[in-house]
Amino acid sequence: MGMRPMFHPSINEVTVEGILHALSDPVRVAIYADIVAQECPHNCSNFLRVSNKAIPKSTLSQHFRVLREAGLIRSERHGVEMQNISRCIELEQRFPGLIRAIVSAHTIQSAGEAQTKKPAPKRPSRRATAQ
Amino acid sequence: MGMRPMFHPSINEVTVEGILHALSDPVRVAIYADIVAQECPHNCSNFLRVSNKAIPKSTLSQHFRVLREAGLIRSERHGVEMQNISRCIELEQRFPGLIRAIVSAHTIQSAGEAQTKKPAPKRPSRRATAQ
DNA sequence: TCAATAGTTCGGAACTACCGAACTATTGAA
DNA sequence: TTCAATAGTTCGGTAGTTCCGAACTATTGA
Repeated sequence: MGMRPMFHPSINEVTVEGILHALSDPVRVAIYADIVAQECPHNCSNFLRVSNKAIPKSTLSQHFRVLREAGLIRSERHGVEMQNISRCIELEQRFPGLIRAIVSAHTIQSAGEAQTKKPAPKRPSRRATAQ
Repeated sequence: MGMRPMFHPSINEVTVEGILHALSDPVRVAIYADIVAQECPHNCSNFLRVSNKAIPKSTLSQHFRVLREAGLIRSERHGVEMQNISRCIELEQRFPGLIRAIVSAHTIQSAGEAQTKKPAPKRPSRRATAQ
């Protein structure tokens, strides 16, 4: 059983439902936000290193596949590792404002969570940074 | 067993994941788009009449519950029927632009589907197609 | 009190997601 | 060329979720 070729939907096959489902998982939306922010080359190993979460690599591989098949990212093998890039320019054409709004909402929520998780600071800074 | 009281999350308990999950179902996003558009009083029976889809009422009841518990709608009993209203003003405060972008994307997609008149580009199940 | 209407809950079948183990694929060194 | 290391994929079983018919609760108006 060899590896099946990767499936990338064409932009007009992409559905809102598919996008929302893909980003309705906390791990996937975190991966995707990282990819959109383009802070580093994006692949499974890198995500594990950056996020310091302990997610099994089989699960992570599935998460990347869901993002890919929803039309959110494009994956290419480069040597032994994968390079995942966002398809946000195409997506912006098809569904204007959607990706931006979701990523922005995720940032807002992460900022709020970071504040409540940490032991209450004497002086809560009003410019809370994500993560 | 009696009916349990309805749960409505407070606005700051609402999560992006919850919203995206709730709206990642084609029936639920259609219901919600109708509620936001405020074309008529919104409840299970009305949705069935308007959408002329044949969805079991138990399923429909669950869909309304998912929307409610994600913080998207507020449900109130009025006599024998339910009145469901959108919580989009609160949501706009918490996640600016999110609801608008999703509903707009849904509208764009529906328009495209109506033109091509294809049933629904449902994502094929991985298990079924692969191997 | 009762029939009609509107929606909820229950339970089991169908579906989906998660994760360890075994696998494929590529590279660079011996 | 062979082999070990690295990166990611696929398989299979189980845990969790969703769907829907049947039975239920709740409200109204006759």
